Amino acid sequence: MRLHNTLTRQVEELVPRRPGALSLYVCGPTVQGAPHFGHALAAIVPDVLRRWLEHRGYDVFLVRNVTDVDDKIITQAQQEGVFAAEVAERCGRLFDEVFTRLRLLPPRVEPRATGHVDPMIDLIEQLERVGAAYATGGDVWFRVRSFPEYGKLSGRDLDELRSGVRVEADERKEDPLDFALWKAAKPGEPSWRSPWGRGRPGWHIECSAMSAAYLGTGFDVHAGGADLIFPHHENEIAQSEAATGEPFARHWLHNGHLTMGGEKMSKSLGNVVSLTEALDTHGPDAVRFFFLSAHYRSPMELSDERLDEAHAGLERLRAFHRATAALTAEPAESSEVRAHREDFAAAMDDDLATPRAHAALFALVRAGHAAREAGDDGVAVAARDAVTELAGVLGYDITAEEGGASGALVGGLVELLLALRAEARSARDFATADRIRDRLAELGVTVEDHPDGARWHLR
RNA sequence: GGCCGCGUAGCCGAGUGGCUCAGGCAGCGGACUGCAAAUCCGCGUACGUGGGUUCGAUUCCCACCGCGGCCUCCA
Repeated sequence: MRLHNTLTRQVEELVPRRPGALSLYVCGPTVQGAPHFGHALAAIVPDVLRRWLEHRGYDVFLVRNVTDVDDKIITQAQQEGVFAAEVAERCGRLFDEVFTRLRLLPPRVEPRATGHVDPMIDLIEQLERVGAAYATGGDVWFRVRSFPEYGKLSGRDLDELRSGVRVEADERKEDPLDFALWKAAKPGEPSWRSPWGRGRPGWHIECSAMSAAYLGTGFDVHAGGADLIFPHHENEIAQSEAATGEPFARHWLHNGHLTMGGEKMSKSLGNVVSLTEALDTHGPDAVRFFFLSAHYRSPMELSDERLDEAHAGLERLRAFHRATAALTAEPAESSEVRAHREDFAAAMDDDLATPRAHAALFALVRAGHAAREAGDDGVAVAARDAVTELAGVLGYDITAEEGGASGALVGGLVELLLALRAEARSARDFATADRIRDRLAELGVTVEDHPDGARWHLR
């Protein structure tokens, strides 16, 4: 498949280090607060890549880290008067919960920074040995000018950066652009023993150390939000390549940003839509559908209207599944179904063009309905199977009904009411029939009458 | 200020130097229905502005306008 590579700014063939296997590192969240839509997008994009390649038969080794020590976590903990680890633990659980609801397949490894301090220290010592790092007191810094290729990912020029002035000069640093590899501990902060005294790792070093620990050097794809390109990923490259002398990640995958009200999403700008709330009202599939309805690299405007549209679009897929669920015919050969499957594959192979993949899904839905109405059940079943399978590749479960309350009891009660309604209808007592349907609608149960009886679904 | 990207019908969003045509949501008409819902059929002279290149540009080039992102340990 072809995938955009931030390093070259081009869509290029994804050639894994080992044929048939893909090593993928994702910059995971800093567990400092509640997960928001941005975290979800940054996790879903690599999830879709992974699902697509696994669908293609690849063995995907996905590593997604958890940053569980960092300034913001410490600040938050101090405000609450608890240990930083407690904040990280609690927020980590929130992320787990949301990621599970979003149907993210679990990573093969989910390393925590605090569990990998030793390899980080080793890496920093290696950087000292090659002259790329220097210690001042208890701090250790990366010497940016020792790495001539600095800026190659973000397309930045060192001199322009220097004139940018926005990096505040720090007396301890040789150069304002140098960044922290290790920070001396201040009183009350979590800290680890190190050759430079007690302290904690800088942010960037953890990804260099943990990706190397699980994927080695020169792994295939490194993913993250576009806002991580500079400085985070630039710094990772500098650290890793200065230490090993070998190329770091081969392919860089970055997703675009979410905006709200025309501006980049941020908690300070009064977030209208909460992620958990959206999951509650629209369901995980609709939220995923929203994310994948635009190309992953373009910025997306988030709003209730967009989520409603995504919900409606997904509902069309679900309705098709419902309409064909009872068909028992053997799937028939169909050149049309095959052509739409190929369109889907071509779209996914072309830099994860999920909007086009959606179009292929809708084409299958249309063909399937048409076949069903024409009595061509074999083709309808083939289309249904294709839609179900390919929707699954995008992470949608269109066979699952929404609204977790659809237990056996609810189902039984609805069936009972529908049986009574059927009696009323056959007695031409439409007032009663409509009352039942209207009351059910108020409760979120939609009733559809079909020649073979009534079907119902939630919401 | 530097770097990057974007402006496509009511909304979202693909795509292409000319070939009938993305797709979705919303809307309108028809079919079906007791009425609906779901579904099917049909329906929209879209490509920010001004130049240029070209036989021909929404697509390439230039300028302009508008919008966004990064340049701060933000996904």
